Amino acid sequence: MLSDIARLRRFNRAVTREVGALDHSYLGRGRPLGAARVLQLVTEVGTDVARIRDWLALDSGLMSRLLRSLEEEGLVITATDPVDRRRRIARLTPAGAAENAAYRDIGHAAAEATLARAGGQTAALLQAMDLIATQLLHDVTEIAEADPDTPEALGCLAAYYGLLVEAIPDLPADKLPLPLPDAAAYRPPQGVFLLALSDGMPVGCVSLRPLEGVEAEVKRLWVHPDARGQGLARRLMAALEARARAMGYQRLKLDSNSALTDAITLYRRMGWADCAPYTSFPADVWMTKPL
Amino acid sequence: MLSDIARLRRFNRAVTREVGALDHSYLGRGRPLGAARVLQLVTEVGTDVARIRDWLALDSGLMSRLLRSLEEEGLVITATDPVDRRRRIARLTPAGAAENAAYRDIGHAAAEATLARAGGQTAALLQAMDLIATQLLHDVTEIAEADPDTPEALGCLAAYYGLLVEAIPDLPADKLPLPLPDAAAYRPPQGVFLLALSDGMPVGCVSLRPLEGVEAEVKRLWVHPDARGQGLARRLMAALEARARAMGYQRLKLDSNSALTDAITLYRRMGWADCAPYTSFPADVWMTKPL
DNA sequence: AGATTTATCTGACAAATGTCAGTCATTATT
DNA sequence: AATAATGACTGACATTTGTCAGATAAATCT
Repeated sequence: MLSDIARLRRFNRAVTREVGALDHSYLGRGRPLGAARVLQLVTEVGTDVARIRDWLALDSGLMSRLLRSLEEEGLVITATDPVDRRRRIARLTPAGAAENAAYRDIGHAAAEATLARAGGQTAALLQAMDLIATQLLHDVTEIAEADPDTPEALGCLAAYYGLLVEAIPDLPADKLPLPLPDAAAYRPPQGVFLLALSDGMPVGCVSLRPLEGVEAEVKRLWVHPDARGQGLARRLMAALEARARAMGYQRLKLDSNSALTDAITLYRRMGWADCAPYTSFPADVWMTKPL
Repeated sequence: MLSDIARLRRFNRAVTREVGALDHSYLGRGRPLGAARVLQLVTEVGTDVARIRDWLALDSGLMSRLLRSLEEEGLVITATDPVDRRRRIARLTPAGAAENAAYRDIGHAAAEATLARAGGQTAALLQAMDLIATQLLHDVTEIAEADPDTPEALGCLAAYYGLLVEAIPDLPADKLPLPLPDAAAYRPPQGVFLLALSDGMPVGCVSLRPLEGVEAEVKRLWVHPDARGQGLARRLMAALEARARAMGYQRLKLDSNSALTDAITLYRRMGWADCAPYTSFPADVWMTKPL
């Protein structure tokens, strides 16, 4: 009944109100909002100052002053980045970690209140929130290496298997092992497992394992349905190819199933060509690409 | 893979960033954000100052100053409310309307950019946004009278019919007339059509038409799926009963179908009792309530 | 009728935020 | 090796925002 834009703007009004209320609740700890926001982005292992400034879109002068005030409070320690000594890294002190936990509690309480309000619709609400967050954050989605046995990686693989089962009839269950029996093959130095992380949530994966000599195989490319249409599969493939090249491989191979049309179209577009079969059912498409 | 709370907080971070960017874009018109926000809530027909203050959760002093600065710019005119002369009403001048349109354009452009980013997922994104907005705004959902021939009312009826068709097999199409052939019966003074509005979006309806003498009939109670579980149906029914009472009716009746279990449970809880059949298929439940 | 409450306005501050130009050390480029 | 670019810091401001304590007028309650 409303236009698309009217619907989106109604959403904006609703979340502006919500975010405003949350911001206000952060003020109860005797610290201005700017400082509170910065503090919440500092971690115990240390966070790049430029990264924080970037995320919050702060002026470098203001950022500097906020950090100093946090330092004076004894909540953070800054040190120069050993890699690039122009940069600084902020790290939480124990007191800072405690303060940070207090903010986390405030946020958690607010989040719980929102979920409680949703009543029976919690699952639908969270699903909607995931979709929106994934869309809005797509420009900061990162690709990172991960171990194939981490919960994040396993979660991606489980979702990937779910898609396969849907797309390919009669898929035997032994083709879907979890965790991977050959996990070691996907770890450096011969292999790698890449995750796409959208503010910490895994929204895609792809992996590489060695074949013989200078050949390696691409396996298990998956992109979360919420993240489709953002070119994420291409980014994952490009990142994987770059790693493969750096590892010294000279040729990549992959097998797939003709039901997975989107994936195969992508491979073609990225310079993959059909090649001789080298695996069996459910594979019915085999491709290769020189590096 | 993430906990419910982690998912909600990720959503919060995503929209905080988005809202921040939008806010910042409003700054380009040489006016602080507070003033811009207030201006956008002033309408040409006039808006209650208290309402604006309430929505933005502003201090009364600050609100006063922002309004005065907008007045000095010649964008708004304030006048005392003739109904309650303590209150003030702010109204846009032509210049204010133009300025407001400029803000609307900025917002529209931002909205269009977001939608464009969603690519093929626009429909899913908007649906998710509607659900979230309806949940977050549920405490400000209003019940208002409307004409049964307005697009909003027709939209609700169409959605209601959709539910009926789903719930009741073999429902003949002539039971679902749109617009209502007897629309006049749902207009004051004998009848009424109530809409539930969540920041302008219709999320529920119910209507009343006269029967004989001091009896009236409740028809077409509908609540948007996104708004379920918030007690909205009860609010609509209570509001309708109050109107009926004010109109002088002494007894209400309604017919329903046993497939609509939630509705029937609600009627029972609100003091309705079964009564003799007075209509035919698809009705198979008849109830009445004295006022 | 008098007391109380409500909505708005005003003045006076304190604090937070936004913005600039300029310094310095370090890294990248030519 | 010289030059340019980068990231952080500092000082100096102007604005904006948040907060209080009255003041005023109108409405509501007793």
